[in-house]
Order: sequence, then structure tokens, then C-alpha cells
Amino acid sequence: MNSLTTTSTEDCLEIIAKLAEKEGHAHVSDIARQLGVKKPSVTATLKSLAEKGLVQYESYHPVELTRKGSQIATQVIKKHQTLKCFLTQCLKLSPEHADTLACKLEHELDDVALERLSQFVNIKSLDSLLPEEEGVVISVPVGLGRRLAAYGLVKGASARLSKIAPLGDPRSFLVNETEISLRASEAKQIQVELK
Amino acid sequence: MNSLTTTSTEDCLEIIAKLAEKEGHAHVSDIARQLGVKKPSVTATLKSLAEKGLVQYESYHPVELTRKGSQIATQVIKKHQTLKCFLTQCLKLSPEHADTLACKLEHELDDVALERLSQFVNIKSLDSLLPEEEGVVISVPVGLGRRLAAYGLVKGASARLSKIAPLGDPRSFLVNETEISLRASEAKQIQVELK
DNA sequence: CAAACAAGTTAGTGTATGCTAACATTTGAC
DNA sequence: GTCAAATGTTAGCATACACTAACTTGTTTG
Repeated sequence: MNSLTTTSTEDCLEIIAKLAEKEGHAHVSDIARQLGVKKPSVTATLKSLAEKGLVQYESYHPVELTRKGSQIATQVIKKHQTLKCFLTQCLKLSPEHADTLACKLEHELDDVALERLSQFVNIKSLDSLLPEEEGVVISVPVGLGRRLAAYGLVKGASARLSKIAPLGDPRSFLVNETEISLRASEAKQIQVELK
Repeated sequence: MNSLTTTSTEDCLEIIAKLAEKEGHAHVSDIARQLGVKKPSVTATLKSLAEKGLVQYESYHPVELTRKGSQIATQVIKKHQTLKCFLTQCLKLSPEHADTLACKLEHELDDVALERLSQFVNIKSLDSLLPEEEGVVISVPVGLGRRLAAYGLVKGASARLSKIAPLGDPRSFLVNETEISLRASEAKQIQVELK
């Protein structure tokens, strides 16, 4: 009856991903603070996440997202960013307000609605950029973040297609003046907002 | 810590309001069906609603919304309709899909966001209609519904300002060819979508 | 390197929500 | 008017989520 992920499950994965990205590791205390709950609640949630195979977790040890967990986190973050875009740009809410609200709405947004909303606010995946289009990166999948950040491919960077590859898979993009080569499978997971 | 109304509380009030409007009374069985839960769950919810002063309820007797309950129901329905408008018109979701999703999102939408979303999809309150504007009624507050329906003021009816009253309170509207006089306080609660 | 502090966990509760099975009340058909 | 079906309720239970208090493990620092 229950889906695999409830609201708090998703929230927790999302925060673990963000912390891992930013700090390299996710402490129980930090998760608790971000989530606005007490530490024991986090411990309990982590156990349940571990049972579902979404994180790798042993008591007193650092938490890691599994592949499955990363995928869910990436998807949630995608929804969050798309909603935030809509809330700030179309509804003119403040970034803080938009974040708060997006956090609540993201769990209800199904995939079809996400797709439509993306189109509506002009968000594409990096791999679907056309030659003359330029976009601002708004989300990078969990896991790829650390590697790509080194090349300047971070949230807020602007990206454009630099070379129309000869049908080839590794495609080149110009990110903040720097040329980066990405596999199509990677580019597909990166969201950009068209100008 | 808890606000007065949780998701299921609001859902329940909303459904009671709709049933009362349509059928004149709200049966436990009907509420349960609409809400997608079993009857005992509804009984429990009604008790908690009664404790909060949102419904008048005695075992084996018909449920009635209190004034406070009606206000909340009206507000929830307003959010629902506004979201539905956005989902169907901007995101091109089917009416069914939009209803389902709106039901989930409506509980998270705060008042500021509702206000902005209304502006965005061009929804006004009836009392703010300008002389040349015409709008389609999309929600009528709980309680007023039965009376106004008699005059043709129902969801889907089109309305325009017929007489610019001399600053006067009872203002006249032309609803589907019929002239209706409304108090400003009433007109303010009726939502219309501009064409 | 040990004590003190920080970080994390366990145990025990509480609330919200929903369920099933069994019981009670109403209502309507004869 | 009585009794069966429909309707509604109670009791008992389960799960998700969050809390506090008390305990354990890890870390840091003198």
C-alpha cells in the first residue's frame, strides 16, 4: 500500500545528498538540524532507509546513499528546483519562501506534472540544448556533483552547446568559458533553465 | 505545535462542504467513499473535528459544518480551484489529474502563494471585477451556495458587473443574463476566472 | 592518555491516521 | 409493528513520525 518513499523519507534523502555534496559527509546532527527534527528521529529514519536499501548505514558510522537512494534524491532535487523556479519567477515569491514551499510541494508532484512544469518554466536537460540556446544550470545529479564542480559546472553556471558533435556521445559544452565534455547520459540528468 | 487543521482534517471539511452543497447533507458513508477511507476512520475524524469546533456532530446524527468549519472549507476549496485552474490551463493536465493533484497540493499552499497564483492565472474575487470584465465563476463559498444557486450563480456561470453602484454596498451583477444583487462581503468571497 | 564534551543511540511515549471485526442504531419493507 | 439490511460506532490494533531522558561511543584536549 505504501509507496517506497514517504515525505520524510524523501526529505531525508534530499538532505543527505545535499550535505554529502557540500561537506563530503552527512552527520546525524546536521541532518537533524536541516530537517528540523531531533537526532533520535534521524537515527530512526536512517534505519528505515537502510532497510529499504536507500542508504548504507551502520551505527556510529557515516551515512552513504546507495545508487537507489541517489536516484530518488536526484529526482526530488529536480522537482524542488523546478518548483522553486516557478515560485520565484512566475509567482515572484522570495527565494526563502520558494524553498520552504517547494520542500512541501515536491513530494506531491508526480512525474507527468513535473515534466509539464519544466516545459512551462522553460527548463530543459542539458543534452537537449540547441546550438544557439544558453541556459543556467539549476541542478546536477547527486554523485556527479563533486566531479563536475571541479570544472565549474555548478548551480548557477551558464552553459551552452559548444560543438555539435558528429552524432558522437561525448558532447562538448561551454560552461563559464570553459569547455567540458560530457556523456549524453550525464548531460541528460543536468537541468538548465533557458534565458 | 500542530496547526488547527491537518491534511485529513481539511480534506474532510472540504468533502463535507461539497456533499452538503450537492446533497444537502453529509453521510458518513459518502464522506468515507469520497475520502477513500473506511467508515470508522470518518467517525474518528468527525469526533476530532467536533472537538475543534469545526463541525456539529452527534452519533447517528447528520454532520453540519460550524461557521468556523465553513470558513476553512471555503478557503480550501478556493485553493483547490485556483490550483486546478493552473494545472489544467497552464500545465495542460486533464481535469481528473488536476483534481487529484490539487487535492494534495492545496494543503501546502499558504495564503501569500495562493494570492500570487490567483493573480497569475487571472482569478479575481467577484467584487473586484471591473466594468468591462467578464469572468467565469469557479467557486462560491460554502453556505452561500444553496441560496445563490437559485439565481443561477453556480460554478461555470459567467458573470459581469452590470451596474456601477453609487458606492453602494448591494452591487448588481449580470449572471447568465440574470441580474443579481450581492453584498460586497459576499461578492468578495466568490472567485471568478477572467476570460 | 584520560577525562570531559560532543555525537549518536536506545528505550519509552505520544499523536495522527488508518484498518478490521464486532456491536449498535436506524430505516424501510412487508 | 417487527425484523432485516443499511448505516454508523466501538474496541483493539498497526504504522509513521516525532519527542524526551538516559545511555553509549567517539573525539579532543590538556
